[in-house]
Amino acid sequence: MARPREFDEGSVLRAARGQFWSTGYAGTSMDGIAAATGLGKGSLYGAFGGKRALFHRVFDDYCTQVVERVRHDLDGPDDEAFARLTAHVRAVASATAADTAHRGCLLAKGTAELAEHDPAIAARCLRTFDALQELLAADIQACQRHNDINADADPQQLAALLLAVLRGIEALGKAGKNTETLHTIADTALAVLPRP
Amino acid sequence: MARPREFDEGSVLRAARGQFWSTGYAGTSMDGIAAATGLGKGSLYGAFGGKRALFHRVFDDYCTQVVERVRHDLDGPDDEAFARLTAHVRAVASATAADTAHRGCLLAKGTAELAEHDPAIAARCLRTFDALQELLAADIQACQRHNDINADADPQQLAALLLAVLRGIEALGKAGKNTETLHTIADTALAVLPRP
DNA sequence: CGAATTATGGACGATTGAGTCAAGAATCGG
DNA sequence: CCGATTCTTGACTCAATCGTCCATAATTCG
Repeated sequence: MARPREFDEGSVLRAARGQFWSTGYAGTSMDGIAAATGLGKGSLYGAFGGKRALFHRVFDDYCTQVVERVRHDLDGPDDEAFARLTAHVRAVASATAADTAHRGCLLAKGTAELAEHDPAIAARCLRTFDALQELLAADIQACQRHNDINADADPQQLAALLLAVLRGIEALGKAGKNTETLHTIADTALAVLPRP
Repeated sequence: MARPREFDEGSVLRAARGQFWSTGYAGTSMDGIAAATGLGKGSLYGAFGGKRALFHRVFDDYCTQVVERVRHDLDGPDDEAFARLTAHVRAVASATAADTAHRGCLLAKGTAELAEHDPAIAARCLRTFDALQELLAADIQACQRHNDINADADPQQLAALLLAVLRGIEALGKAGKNTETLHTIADTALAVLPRP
């Protein structure tokens, strides 16, 4: 009944994400996104509503993907829960160290730039961090069931600590801390977990 | 021999810091800073060179102050080293929790926004984190001399871990994590340190 | 095929922002 | 008091930005 879209929404969102990710919200222009995607501005505004709405969409998708990725990393049977935790923490350190451009994490950048002034962004990142902490806590509980972590420890407390360490690794990586330090932090964090 | 300045450089730098801190580098305008300080743009440019140079100055001063503050927090005799470490970690959590506006830390915001594209900023924040880690390591060594922390542990590794936890607390606080969680992270991090 | 509906592309307007400049003001040595 | 020197003010330039609008194109239903 109407003219169909010529562009792929996913590609446009990816391009927009790339720009926001690299230059931040205020540092990115809609003209730039239009140029990068080849779309006219009319299409961009018609499809996404505006700069703020487009960023919200990009940010929301990114948060969803991060949580799903971690859920996948940490999902599995109890007897491998500790191995999964170890692998995940090390993977974050590796990924951060591999980001030689020091682009960092969009979640961290978006939070830093906008959480103070945009309640929707603030709520979204808080929800994301809560979800991540919950995933870590669930894995830690699995570790405790399999007697890989001291059963007396509070899984929520350990999960919060690990989440902080992971976000700290991200922050230090963005600042340019070397690969070795990042891996050391990951391994030290795992080493100080209370074992039975 | 020449007309003296009418403005106080410190006040202008404080005002500029407030704006950059709240709205980021790209989100802050020189006109805004001029309006906030009452200076004409000519004076601003004459005294500080330009937006980039002004930010560098503000950022550099901020980093210096952060390091000096931590140095003061952690300086003292060996027999109180562990108490100082405890107090410092808890103070960071308290300060982060008290920042109800979730403005966060300028060091973190500046790094997130600019480290990727500005080598001078990248170098400055790396140097700052290295200095902080060094201060933590020195205190941890003092703890070890006084037998408050296991002498077998590597102080550099523990310092890097603590630095990551502190930066993580800052990141989570900016996202709006509640006061209790932030304090829990601080206390848990202190609790997992290897005691003799 | 024609009509209704939605997409496209790019020109346009209004605003804002970085940085410059020139004319005037304040200070002090001579 | 004068001249050299530096500071101040604010108007000005020029480019960039957000968002809108409109003529045109594509598609489907009756």
